[in-house]
Amino acid sequence: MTAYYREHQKLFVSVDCIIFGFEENKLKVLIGKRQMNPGRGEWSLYGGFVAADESIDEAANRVLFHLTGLRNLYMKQVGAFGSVDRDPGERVISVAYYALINVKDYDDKLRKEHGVQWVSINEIPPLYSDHNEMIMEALRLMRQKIKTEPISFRLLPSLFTLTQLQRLYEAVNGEEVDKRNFRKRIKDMDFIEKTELIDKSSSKRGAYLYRFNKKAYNESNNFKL
Amino acid sequence: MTAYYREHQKLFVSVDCIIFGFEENKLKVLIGKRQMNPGRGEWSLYGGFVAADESIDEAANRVLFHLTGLRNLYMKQVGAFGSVDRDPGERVISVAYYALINVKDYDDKLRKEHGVQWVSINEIPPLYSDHNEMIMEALRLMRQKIKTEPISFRLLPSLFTLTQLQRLYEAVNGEEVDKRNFRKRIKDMDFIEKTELIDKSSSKRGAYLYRFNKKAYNESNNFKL
DNA sequence: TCAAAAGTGTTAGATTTACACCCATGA
DNA sequence: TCATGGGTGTAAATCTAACACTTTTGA
Repeated sequence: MTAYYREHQKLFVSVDCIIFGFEENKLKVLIGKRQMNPGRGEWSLYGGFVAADESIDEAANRVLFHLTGLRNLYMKQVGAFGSVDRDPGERVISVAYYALINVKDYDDKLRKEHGVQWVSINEIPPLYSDHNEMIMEALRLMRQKIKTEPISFRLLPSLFTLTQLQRLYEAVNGEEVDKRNFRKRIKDMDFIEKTELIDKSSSKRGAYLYRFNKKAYNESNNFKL
Repeated sequence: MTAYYREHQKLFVSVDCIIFGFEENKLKVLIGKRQMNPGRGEWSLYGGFVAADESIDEAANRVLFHLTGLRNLYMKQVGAFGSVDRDPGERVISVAYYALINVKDYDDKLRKEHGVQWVSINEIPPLYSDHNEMIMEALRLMRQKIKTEPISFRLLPSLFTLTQLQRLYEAVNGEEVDKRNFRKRIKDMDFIEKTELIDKSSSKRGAYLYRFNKKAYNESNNFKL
């Protein structure tokens, strides 16, 4: 270590994950009761410390995998949270990440083992430390992103109906949209492909199932919602 | 320290500042040659370590003040950069911030003492570590922000001409805009006030000077450019 | 047969873009 | 007097938002 570093102090660095899911036409996040001190029993995001031999992105992926058993989730950094007293135990800088998962990909048994649950973003209780702020900021960023990038499909099964997709947008943005205008915009995006399959789970008549064609997207690339 | 923390490692945490200024109709950033190892002599952003008794925002403000002698600069976090080997000397997590200053507020003597200079964002040389990435991300965020919040005035003197303001937008976004359309939009924003003062420094005829009325903005609040 | 969700076009209004000439002044 | 930057309005095109009825089918 050169003299340059020697005089400075090291700090704990952690990651906290805001995991978004779409269920019952609501946008939800995974939270659980803290099982350790400080803050045992308080509602909290799921997180972990960053080790010296891993990048913060790797740490976030490791924590996400540990919690969900899923890899290659869509994940974006929210930012670093660094008030001096944000953690009541020690000085800890935390880097928040948000991730998107299709709720059905998440093994419910594993979820319960970790003691986390899906809570609607409109019903988030007061959380440990600055975790409420983290969620609000993650939501702001995700809302922004979902307008210009095709990330919504990460929250849905690979086959979905247009009503499901619309409900997802409504849940994310917290406001209803006009069905005809919505479907018009979808039609303009050739990479949202209609299949011949029909889903009858939510209506008698049944609705066509659509799929996101990533290859077609990469070529035509004009997402806008 | 509870058992919970004991098993984890601490890391160095630093801040790096992307300081934007507007000069010669160009958007510029402050960079300098590193005066310490590792990386002595390489072009670099200005930064510093985060101490245990200050928040990362405070650290960024301290570093900004040290470099510029200015307080209450507009400042936003860009994000945390945390590859394992991003710093060739030690494991260092760095949190990048961008700040906006009016170049004329910055004492040129002080600038030279710190050995930093204004470089156009189109002419940034290869920088130390991941600093080029930091600038690109800061620029992306700043471009986004300037569309919906009145931060452009932080880059200009308190009195400015509409041509100056237009050139600033053009420099930030890297594309020219139509003069009449630009001025039409400005007229819609009542908080950009025309004064009776005239600036003759860039034309014989002279141009009216305008000012941003923060109070009027806070009341009417409908910025859009 | 009827309740419930799926599916489908048109129009008015708002917003955005393109575009060209006169003005005032100092050199 | 002329070169330079300052200042101004209109019209076409595009985009956005509002709006209502028919279809299908299982219960």
